[in-house]
Amino acid sequence: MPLIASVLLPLPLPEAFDYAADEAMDLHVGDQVAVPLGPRLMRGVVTALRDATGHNRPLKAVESKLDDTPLTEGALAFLDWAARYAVSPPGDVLSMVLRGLRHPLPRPITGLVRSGRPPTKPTPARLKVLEAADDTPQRASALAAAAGVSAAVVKSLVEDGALLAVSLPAPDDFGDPDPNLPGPTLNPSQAAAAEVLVEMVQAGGFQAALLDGITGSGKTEVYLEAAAAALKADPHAQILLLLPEIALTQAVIARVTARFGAPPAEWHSAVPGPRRRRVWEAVATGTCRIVVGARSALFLPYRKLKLVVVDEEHDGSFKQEDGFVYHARDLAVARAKIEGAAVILASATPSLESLWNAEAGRYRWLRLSARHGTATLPDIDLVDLREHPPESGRWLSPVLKAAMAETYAKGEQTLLFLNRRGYAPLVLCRACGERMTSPDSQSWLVEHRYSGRLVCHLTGFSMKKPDACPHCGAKDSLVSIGPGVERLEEEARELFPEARIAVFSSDTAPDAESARTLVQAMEAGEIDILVATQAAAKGHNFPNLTLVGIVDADLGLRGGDLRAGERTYQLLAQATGRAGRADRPGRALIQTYAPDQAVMQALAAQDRDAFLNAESEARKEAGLPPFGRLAAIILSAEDGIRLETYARALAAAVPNAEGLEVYGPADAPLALIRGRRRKRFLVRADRMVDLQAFLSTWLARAKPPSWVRLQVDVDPYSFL
DNA sequence: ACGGATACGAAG
DNA sequence: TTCGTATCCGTT
Repeated sequence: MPLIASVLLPLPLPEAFDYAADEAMDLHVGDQVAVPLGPRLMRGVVTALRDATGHNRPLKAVESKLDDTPLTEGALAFLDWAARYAVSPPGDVLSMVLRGLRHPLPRPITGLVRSGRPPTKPTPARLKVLEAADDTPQRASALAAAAGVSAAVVKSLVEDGALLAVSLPAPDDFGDPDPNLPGPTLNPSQAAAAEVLVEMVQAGGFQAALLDGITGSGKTEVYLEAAAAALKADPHAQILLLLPEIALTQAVIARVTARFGAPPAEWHSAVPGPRRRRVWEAVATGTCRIVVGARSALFLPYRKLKLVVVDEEHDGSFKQEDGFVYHARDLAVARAKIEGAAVILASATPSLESLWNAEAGRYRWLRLSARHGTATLPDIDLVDLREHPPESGRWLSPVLKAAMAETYAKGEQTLLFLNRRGYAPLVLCRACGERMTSPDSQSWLVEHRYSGRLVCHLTGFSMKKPDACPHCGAKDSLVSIGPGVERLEEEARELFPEARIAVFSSDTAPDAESARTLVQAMEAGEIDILVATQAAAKGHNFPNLTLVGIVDADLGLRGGDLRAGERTYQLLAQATGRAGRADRPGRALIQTYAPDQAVMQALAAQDRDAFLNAESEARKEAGLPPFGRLAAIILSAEDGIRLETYARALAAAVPNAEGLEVYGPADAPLALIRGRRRKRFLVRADRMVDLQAFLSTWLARAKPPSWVRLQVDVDPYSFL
């Protein structure tokens, strides 16, 4: 019987394409197939099959069924949901799902065995090799080492025919985790939370929980108990642990390995291609049971996903901003729902969205109170910079300087936190007032003294710092305005010339290796004062750190971003939480010009809930997330005039709708990026409104011409 | 008139 | 994404 197969292709096409298929091919929904597209063959996935009788549109035929593992119904349903959610073509999502298959398989490992044939020239070195070889294949390098000869001898024996190359089976490195290994002893607070989570996982099916515990309360141990329960409950169950950034994966992998006696699979952009291919297949077949990864791990073809953990769920890095725009935390919840899995969102400073869900009872709300060990919370004080101003051109107030001196005298460590890389955020000409800006985005160039360059932090553009003003030509007239960590280091050195001072930012620690070196130096007490950006705010435990100084607490509040307050709270709570983790009491000083702000008061009182309640009220009042929804439409084109014309046309095409407002078009805050002009619309909708449907109808009424790039960002996080 | 570079839209 | 074709431009 002739069939029609709908085949989704990993391209931004509006829908799946139809192909003729023969029943003998035995196709099923989810199968991977090769189909002709234009002049070439392409991989696709069957999304539907129907009877072709009575249908006579000429169709090309499915070329062949591929033997790669088919996608499950859950994976397909998720794909569909994600596309609809992001108002993007489903093929874009499919291309993320299939990404892992685009890599070559790892090269087969060859081993060497004795062939039985004697060597033509039996030199002593060759005989030693043959003695070391036997019937179990060994790697050439191992053989050479065992015989104490060079690799060349081994190679010559292979050419000679005395040794035979055989391919070794790929090592089975997706070892089965053992959930019955004894877990760690949990404190009462952890045990109570673990009990709820275990019960939740055992119940099976979709359920969500917010694991809300302050820094150092031991969240990892708790969610690993839930993972153990999932593994125990079903011998095929798979678990995904999502982390906001690659740098955090190593630590979690070590914890998982220790807990279950087998390493989990690692998944992120830095994992080599062939390895990713192996992981993809092992996940698809179910051989691999635990994945630790960054946001793209969400698109792996799990066979039987039973638990998803989103660690540091508040972290903005979960939002993917380019290409297919999505928030991994929100998609994780959706995927869990579709797959019938449990989901745990863990954080010391949960997002307002998640807290709102927890408060409404949609998520189980588990609070871990006790800090691990004997550590106590730091004392936090606000320093009103209006009352205690630093000297001009300096950024440390007398109060903070005194505290630093005291700490240094006691032989304890200080962390100065300033979330700004480089030496100075602005360079201007004293003679003509010209500001050094980036040619492609018009934003300020940040001076970096270590490298002697001016750098655009948004686009990466950089140039050597000129000797004369490029505008008026005045010599030596460029002055550096404002502080960055490099300049703060300079100030600290002036104050404490004897102290050992280091800077921790993505410039001084660009990779995991150098970050570890810095962390170790800090742990070993080889640093007295660490000047750091947010690169150091996460996850490290410095036992001798007793003073944290927040140099410019107001920094994140400027710019009027929706989540500015929330983010500032999260970041500063995390930074101040670094102080006094061991048996020494810690202290944090927060320098601010606005000590009356709700964020600052809440930080000082260490009263998170008070802050969140205030923030929540304000958002509710304005109908902003989580009480309403937002979407951004970003248009960009090279020609500003033509862009303006299209933006007007799009504005004129806004459909009438209840409970929904469209703002714009306005120049996007970064109006110029890489030579392209940008405009944006912002849509605010009540929760009841079908935002995606509105966007689809709207955009269909004013199709963008080819020279305009249009990007839809549902639930935007960045407002640049 | 021609060739090369480039922009655009079609692919089932 | 990749490819073929239409179109533009500078050269011959």
